Amino acid sequence: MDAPSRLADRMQRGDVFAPRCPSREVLKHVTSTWGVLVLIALRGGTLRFSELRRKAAGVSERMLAQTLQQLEGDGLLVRRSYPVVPPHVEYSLTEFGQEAAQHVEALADWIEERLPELAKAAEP
Amino acid sequence: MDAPSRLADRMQRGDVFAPRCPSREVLKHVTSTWGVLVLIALRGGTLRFSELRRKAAGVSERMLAQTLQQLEGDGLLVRRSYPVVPPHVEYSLTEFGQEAAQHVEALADWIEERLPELAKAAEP
DNA sequence: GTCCATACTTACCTCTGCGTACGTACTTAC
DNA sequence: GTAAGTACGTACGCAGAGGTAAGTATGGAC
Repeated sequence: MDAPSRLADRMQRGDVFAPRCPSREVLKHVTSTWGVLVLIALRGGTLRFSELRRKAAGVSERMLAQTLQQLEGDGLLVRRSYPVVPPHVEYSLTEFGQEAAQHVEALADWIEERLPELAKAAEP
Repeated sequence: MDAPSRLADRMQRGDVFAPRCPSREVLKHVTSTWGVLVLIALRGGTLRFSELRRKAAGVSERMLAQTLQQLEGDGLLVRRSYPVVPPHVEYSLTEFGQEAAQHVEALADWIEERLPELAKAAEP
């Protein structure tokens, strides 16, 4: 539970409790406001940029592009661009992305379901 | 074409895709950098402030206090303070907190396990 | 010709996440 | 007397999150 004593151990498995562990970076991307929504939205299948933008209501183009690049950099989604006249780009989850999205959606679902009870318990 | 009675149904469950939904607030707290670590740390049982601080390496006192207050406000953990000479405060998860922490830990665990594969797939 | 849609990028500006440093009130240890 | 541990609160400041507006290239609708 404490700081890993061996360098080799750290390379084998991540440790979110360790400040320098790259797993914190991935976790940051996956649990970011827009990262969560993008992952869940893409669980339904491939989507285009503008479709994602409409689905994750409230996201700006800037943040959506940045979020997509981060998740692509983490190997969680793939970008397919077709060189056609009106730009056409498709985003879909990799196998890793599917697994991550599953966990993220489970959490989001739980919050959505429990929200009324939480709100009631939190402010009496 | 208005159905005010149906609106109440919408209030029953959260929707993270809706910008104004309070579930986004809870999600923000739960998935924040320190929120994640606190929830996971407290799955092992009750902990004191300084114990949490040591466990979640890298957190500042300021951020830990703020994170704890947010999670308490969401009804995910309870704070018990004993009026003794050196301050003694205990934090533990509520039932809701246990459930939330379970999902969060599942996600963190997944990232920790897949990290080497992700890193390999992400930088060719 | 003008407007719109697509998938971005860049410049600019605001807001807040977060660390640092210090203060508090008290006790124990040196 | 000084330091340290406990559980915070507060003031300061930087860096990054994140919104808005504009630009790019191109074809179709009007």
